[in-house]
Amino acid sequence: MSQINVKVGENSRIFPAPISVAEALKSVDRDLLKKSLAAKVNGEEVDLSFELRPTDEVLSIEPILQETRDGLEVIRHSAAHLLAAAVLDLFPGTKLGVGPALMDDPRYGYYYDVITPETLTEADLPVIEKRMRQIAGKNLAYRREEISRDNLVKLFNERDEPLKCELINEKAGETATAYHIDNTSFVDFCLGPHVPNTNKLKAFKLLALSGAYWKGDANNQQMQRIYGTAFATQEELEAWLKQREEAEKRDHRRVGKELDLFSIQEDYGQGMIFWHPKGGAIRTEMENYLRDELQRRGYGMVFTPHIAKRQLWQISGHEENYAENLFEPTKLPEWMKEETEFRLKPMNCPFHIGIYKTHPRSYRELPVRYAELGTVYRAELSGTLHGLMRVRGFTQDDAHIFCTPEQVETEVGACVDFAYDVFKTFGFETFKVELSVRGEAHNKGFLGSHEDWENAENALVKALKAREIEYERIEGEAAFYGPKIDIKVEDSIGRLWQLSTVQFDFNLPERFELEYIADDNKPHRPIMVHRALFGSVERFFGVLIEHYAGAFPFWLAPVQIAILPITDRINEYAETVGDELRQAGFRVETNLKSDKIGAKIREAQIQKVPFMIVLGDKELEENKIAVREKNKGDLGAMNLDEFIETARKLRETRALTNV
RNA sequence: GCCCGAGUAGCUCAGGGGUAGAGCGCAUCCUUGGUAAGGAUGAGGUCAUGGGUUCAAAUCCCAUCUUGGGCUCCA
Repeated sequence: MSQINVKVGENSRIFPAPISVAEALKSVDRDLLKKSLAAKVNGEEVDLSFELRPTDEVLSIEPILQETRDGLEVIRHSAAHLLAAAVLDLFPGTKLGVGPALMDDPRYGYYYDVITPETLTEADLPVIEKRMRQIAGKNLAYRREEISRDNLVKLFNERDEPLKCELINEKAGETATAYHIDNTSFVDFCLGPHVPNTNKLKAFKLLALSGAYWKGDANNQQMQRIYGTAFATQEELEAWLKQREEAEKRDHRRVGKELDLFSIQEDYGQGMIFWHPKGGAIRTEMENYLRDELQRRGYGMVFTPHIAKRQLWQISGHEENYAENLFEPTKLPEWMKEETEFRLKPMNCPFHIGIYKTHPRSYRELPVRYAELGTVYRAELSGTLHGLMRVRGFTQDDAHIFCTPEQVETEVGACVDFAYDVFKTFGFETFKVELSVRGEAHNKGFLGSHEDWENAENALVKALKAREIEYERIEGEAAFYGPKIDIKVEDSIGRLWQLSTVQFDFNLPERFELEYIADDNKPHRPIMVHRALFGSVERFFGVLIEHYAGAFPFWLAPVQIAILPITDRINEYAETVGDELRQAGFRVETNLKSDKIGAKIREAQIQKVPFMIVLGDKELEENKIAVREKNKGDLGAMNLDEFIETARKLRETRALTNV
């Protein structure tokens, strides 16, 4: 029994006990050990220093290589420890919170939450980072220690680390594990695994400083969070930083300003969007497209007010369940002596229900589909506001479908098809679908009968399966009033945006006592489905700006054609050509400045105008136009009619490129 | 809301206890130039707002407003 039977890949070896994972790997393949950061023994993650115990079974060892996702996680987690060690070193008396690796956040790779004696500022980040490099350069070992819970609590008590003690008491079993970085004063309560030595951390960077509540709860004390990232190699880090720069360049706030699309004005109110003519042109196209599609798909367009009696929001349950996002009630002026209170609408649903209820419904008229570009107002915390992405007033491309249980599956399917069609039109190709359901353990607090939930979930699943759409099922993530499908899209630089949602609602039909008369001549409760495709028109606009980096396809471009006369002898001809194009329904700008043609072209390029029409004496003489496409350059001279034909086709097909 | 930044010309930003700066944009004039920047001249700012320190504040301090990054993907 003092032997250990080990399997690494296809290689089996027998070693005399004791032996560490590292030694076992090394004897199989020396290079393999070099590339390994940790390992999995029979599936369990361990450090390379882990001592294998004699046992009858064969221990299968799978190294965690640095180029894998697991490897990256180890690197980042270890970098977080290194960060904490540096902070402790620089700022004695610092209290530590938690410091995990972040694997799914494109912005950051890890963080550590700390409370330092003096609050940190961004100027401290380079200092901390420098100290991290110094420590890493000393080739210090990450050392794991198994220790009883009580002793570990004692240890952290002595170090005056109350938050750590709290965590240990919450999470640890009888025995806990602690990690040290040798020759530093840093110890952490941590499961590991970690890199064997700081020399494995070659590419890391600190990125940002922010506030964070202990355990994410605003009732708890606020700590300072230091964000960083780390990669296996310097090249990867640099590539990532470059990609980050790219993303910054296409930030919708920056592009929105450069192209004069929209503004947010501090003097008028935070979180409210002003659409300038150029943004307005894009929005008009988006809406026209949507309205066409809604009409084709059997929706009725409705328009409803922005405020309603407060009582309505009591019936709907918004005051009860959505209170934190509601604006306070408002009233008529004092002198009118009318006490009725009103509220700005946070959602459109009650209004659509109002229309549904204006007369008795027969099963023969179902499904009823109401669509509205409904502007809603929500009280978002000022700190969460962000450009077009998070605002206080926005327009939903909202719709509500009232139908019978038999119709649900078809209706849900049609919504999903609709969403996919819309996204493809705007040039999105990759989607991620999430099905949020009640979940086994969460029967409490959810409205509606068990049967309703089953049926609803089945309808959602069937609709997805019929379309062979892969989806992720998320237990317990449903809204309290019903299950839902969320659709996320991936933009041109690989970021995911949650846009569409299709949600069942068991709550409102109940609260508003919705009915239809079925073929049994009895009243039944209709099923209600909420559905939004863009989600918010403002937000979708923001996503589009970033997706296209401001270079909108022809049908959406705020200025589709720039007319650039070479000399002012041609101005009149330029105006004529411009007018004809406007008559043909295109958005045209004529540049009559006394700039040279190169400068005019440059300006149009910067404004990302799809087509330029260059006009000189030659064109005037021959009654032609010289066309230049934004990406392809000079296309040569052609007749205006010819060009209009091409442009019409691009517009009508909503082509994504100007081929 | 809370933590840390930031707020100077239309935009991007430099400066910094003692006449307010640049580039781009804009205007005027010269130039009429053939596919990514022609030249000259000029206009534009209570340095976010309010208070304080000081002989003196855009600069330092405090408050307010606005804005940016964030606010448990678990030890």
